[in-house]
Amino acid sequence: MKLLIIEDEPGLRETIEKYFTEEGSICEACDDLKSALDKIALYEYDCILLDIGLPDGEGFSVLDYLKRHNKNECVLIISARNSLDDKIKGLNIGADDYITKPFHLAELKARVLAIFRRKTFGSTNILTYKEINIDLLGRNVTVNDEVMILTKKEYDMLLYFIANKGKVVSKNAIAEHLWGDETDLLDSFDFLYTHIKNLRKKLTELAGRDFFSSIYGVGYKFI
Amino acid sequence: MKLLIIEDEPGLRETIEKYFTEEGSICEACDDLKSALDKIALYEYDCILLDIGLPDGEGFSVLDYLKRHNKNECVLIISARNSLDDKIKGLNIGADDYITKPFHLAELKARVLAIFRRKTFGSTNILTYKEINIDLLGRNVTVNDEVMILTKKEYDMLLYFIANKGKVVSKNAIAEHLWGDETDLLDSFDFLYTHIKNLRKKLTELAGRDFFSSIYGVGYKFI
DNA sequence: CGAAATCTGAAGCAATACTGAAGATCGAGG
DNA sequence: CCTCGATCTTCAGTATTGCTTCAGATTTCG
Repeated sequence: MKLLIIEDEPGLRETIEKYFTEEGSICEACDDLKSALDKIALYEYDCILLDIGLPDGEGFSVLDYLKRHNKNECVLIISARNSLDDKIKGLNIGADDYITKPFHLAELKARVLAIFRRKTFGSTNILTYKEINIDLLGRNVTVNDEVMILTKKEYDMLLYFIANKGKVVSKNAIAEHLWGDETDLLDSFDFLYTHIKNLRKKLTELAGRDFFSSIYGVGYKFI
Repeated sequence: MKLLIIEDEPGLRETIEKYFTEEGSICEACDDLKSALDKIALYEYDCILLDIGLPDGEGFSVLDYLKRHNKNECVLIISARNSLDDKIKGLNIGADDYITKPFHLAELKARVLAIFRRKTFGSTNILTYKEINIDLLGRNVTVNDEVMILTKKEYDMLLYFIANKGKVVSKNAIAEHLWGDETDLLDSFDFLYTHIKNLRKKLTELAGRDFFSSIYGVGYKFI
């Protein structure tokens, strides 16, 4: 899961970042509106954690921007204000959920997972694709009812492929989703090849068929 | 077990808190409605002990809040009034049990345990999982009919794992459940490793197999 | 056929998990 | 109030696992 944290208070920002990184997500963070909009224009995120009160403007403009550009990223608003107005405004403009400071990290995580799930896979916690079954809450994956043990990268990769099933996904898109924005200057996809190979092997062993079709010069299609 | 005690009478509040803390539970307490609602919004509890008569409002609003937010925490109402009306109202709104002042701490404990059990494991006092047998009232644990002596932390941990059997639970989730809310900024899971190790060893010695499967980078699964 | 892209297995390195023992803390009993 | 034992936590050393890199094999496409 790839997150963007927009929060100007350094302590809170780092706490959130550290927590989600430990939980296995890719985090990027920024502390003002301008750099937030820059990032959103360039990259895709699974969920954006948005503080409303920012030094250079109202966080609502992020929602505006997403709407105008037809991006449908999940947005969770973080706000110090407990005002009903802000809440209604945020949800009307397109935020998916709302949490008020101070909050508990576990609750934040639960909310992020919930809205991401809702937007990506529908309202269920059980995700099924052909012979693959994923319990998103329990993080359990079975193929033909046999348990498949996956590493963090493999699990994230599988979710990404299932979310984009049938579509051709470029290697750049995969790399950016799984490793964040430090992959810009990359000159080799060796690490990606290795992870694909490992996931492919585990899936093939249990399903008896290859879920991946490689598109030469572009990327992969999950079928 | 993690409890929230909402009681404005300081003497009673501290007595209850002290008693349950000594019994090995994690307790948090507050003395008015406002701070109670704050806490409930932020944290998760196994059981909430709720006094109805509070300085800044009726305790029933706590039940309302839980209902509106789809939280299914156990609630035990403590009340000085012996009125049937209050009792009916409380249970209708979603409380799990009711106790009238004055009461014996042992009875309070029994009721708390009972409703927690009912909600978590069903109606029985004997909890069985594979070769493990737990008498929740007597706090006795046997494995293959042999008694297993556990410390408080180990016992709580075992219950938590059995409540989440088969699911992957993250280290953060375990830490939060067993140590409360000061674990956010934690930079090491050493203490968790140690407790897992000890519980694992005791279980393995009696059962002859390992109940824990470690998920590298994530947490554990109890099987 | 040849060049570029992809795949594969093995190796080094970094991160994470496990272990035993020592130090700190807590609670029961004198 | 003090002592002692049990429990909890910390720590340092070791083991394990996963991530990345790399070199060579294989495939694809012009």
